[in-house]
Amino acid sequence: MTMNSTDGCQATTAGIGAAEALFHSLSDGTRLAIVRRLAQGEARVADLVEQLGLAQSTVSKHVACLRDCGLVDGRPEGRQVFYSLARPELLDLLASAEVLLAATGSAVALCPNYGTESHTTMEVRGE
Amino acid sequence: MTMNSTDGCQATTAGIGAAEALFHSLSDGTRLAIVRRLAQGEARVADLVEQLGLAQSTVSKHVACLRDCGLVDGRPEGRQVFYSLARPELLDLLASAEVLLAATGSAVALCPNYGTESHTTMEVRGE
DNA sequence: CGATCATATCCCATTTCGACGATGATAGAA
DNA sequence: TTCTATCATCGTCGAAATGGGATATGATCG
Repeated sequence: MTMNSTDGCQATTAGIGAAEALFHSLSDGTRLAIVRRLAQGEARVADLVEQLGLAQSTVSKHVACLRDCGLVDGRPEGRQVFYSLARPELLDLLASAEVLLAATGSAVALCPNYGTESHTTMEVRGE
Repeated sequence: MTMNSTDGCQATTAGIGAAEALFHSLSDGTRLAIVRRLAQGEARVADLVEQLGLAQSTVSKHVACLRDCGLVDGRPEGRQVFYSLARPELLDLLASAEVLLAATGSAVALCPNYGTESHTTMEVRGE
């Protein structure tokens, strides 16, 4: 499934390449919101669509990204799919990020050159 | 300094926004390589230029990004600046990433939709 | 002082990202 | 079977990221 060939799924030596891909997966507000939502329990695409207020195709693609990256897991049931975090270690990673953010006093806002974002809020109800 | 106005330095509630920015900072192979190099000790821009094989402007800009994000620290000495990691917690974050990558068996390669990279290697000597 | 080294910044070309609507595929309901 | 709900995929568009050359800024040397 997936792996259309048009994409360069070149799993590097698990060195920088993989870490880069991992961080990249979490560098998007939408995907991060999805991960945080899934940290609270299973959710379907429809649920995420409602909670994130984005188009279904958008959410589906982000979820697919996370799934292909092995970060989330899909449990098909009928015509719907329940997604959840695939690895609890992901929560540890997020926790480490929080610690770092706390240490920097959340100075890690936005880089002038790279890292300019424009996501407004992307609130996950119940956080 | 910097802050050209073209960038939206809107530090959110330290919630998703900050984490998003943090992960974004590390989602680039070049910046990640810089961070890993600095994890081994101080380095000047010229050193990074030589080791990464990129243009000086490119490296300088990435370093500036990391510095503005509070991830690295610059120690000016004469006409050169010695950079180093500003927060040891960053190493913990990287370690957590490694753990997660090990857990996923480095399945976290590249997303078909988002996260398509083309960085070749970006090796940091001595890893 | 002018020349030079080490960085930082400006500007531009290319690539990539992320959002959406439309469409396709599949499983259940009428 | 036909309709409907749920999710995946396709194609496209505008915005952003990124790399590099040229240039500005600062400090040091002669």
